[in-house]
Amino acid sequence: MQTPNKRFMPVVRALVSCAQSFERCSALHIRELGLTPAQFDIIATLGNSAGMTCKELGEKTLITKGTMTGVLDRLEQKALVSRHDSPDDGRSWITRLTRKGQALFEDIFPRHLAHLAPLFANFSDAELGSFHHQLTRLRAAFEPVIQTGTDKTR
Amino acid sequence: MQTPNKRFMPVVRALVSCAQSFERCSALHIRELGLTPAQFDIIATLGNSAGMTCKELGEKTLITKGTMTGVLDRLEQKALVSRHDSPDDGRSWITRLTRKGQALFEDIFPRHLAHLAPLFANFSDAELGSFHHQLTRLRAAFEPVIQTGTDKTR
DNA sequence: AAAATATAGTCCTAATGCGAACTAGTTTGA
DNA sequence: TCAAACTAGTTCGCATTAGGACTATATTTT
Repeated sequence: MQTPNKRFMPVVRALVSCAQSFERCSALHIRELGLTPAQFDIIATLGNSAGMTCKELGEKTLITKGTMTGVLDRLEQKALVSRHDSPDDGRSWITRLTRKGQALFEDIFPRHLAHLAPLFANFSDAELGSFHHQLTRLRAAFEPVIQTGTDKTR
Repeated sequence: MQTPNKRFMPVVRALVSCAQSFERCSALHIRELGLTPAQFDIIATLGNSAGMTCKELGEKTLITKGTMTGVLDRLEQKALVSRHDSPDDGRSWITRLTRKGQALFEDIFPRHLAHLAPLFANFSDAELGSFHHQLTRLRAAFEPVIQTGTDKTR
């Protein structure tokens, strides 16, 4: 097979490396706060909401449904979330923050934002805007490939 | 605590989502080729090299050393890599592709590039360049935070 | 309405992933 | 030179992670 054009490789490396560095920055702080990244993701998503199904949570957090069960189980053990029957659909649950979970959210979420904000201090709003545009555009290019994968399962 | 400035959040979401979509695109194809993403990462890194220590591999692939042992173990089981004593350092090994591993690399790597290349077809070289610049700049902003974390362990 | 199909969640397996503790070999500094 | 401080890799514990099989419930088709 001919060697294909490799011009995109630096961007790929930079993208993966940048995202991973961010995750590490974020995760380090979150673990100090006593949660795992996945658990924080759920708490942050449920905060300020009236509750969501497992599926909705999966769409917002990018956590796969197979993983979701375990994450929610552990959050339920910690009494941070609770599962309730869905009035509409006998197959699904509505997961909500408990009072304790809500309190944790209100405590932790702003602190985590405050931890991250300084990292973007050197980027102007315009730069962030153009950056956002490029990221969104590239992501859109990936979408068809992902959707093709037999089962979106999410 | 006051609500901190949230202007960076859309970019964060886009970054994480874009990177994750890429990983999925890439992983889907790699698994079809019979490897896990981490295993492919190692094979691709060792390809065209004379071998590396565990530490070097960790730096290039962003795989943590704790994880590295297991990944290399499984690659060794598949006879794709082999470990050799380091002449310089009694603590470390040099990991190399076996002949079988080298053959796999030469077969798979170009095919994977060919799979990814079309996704970037709509981006000009100039756009990729500016994109790369922004990603690198943002990553640099994360670096100090990560280094502070007790042990780089990588 | 019965059958076929699709969906929500759960459970399973194999492989990461991270941090921390541990072993063994290296380098430093008094 | 010899103890203190470092470093490379391994191992362990816990929590994801993807993907696929499975159950129960919904929706669609006929």
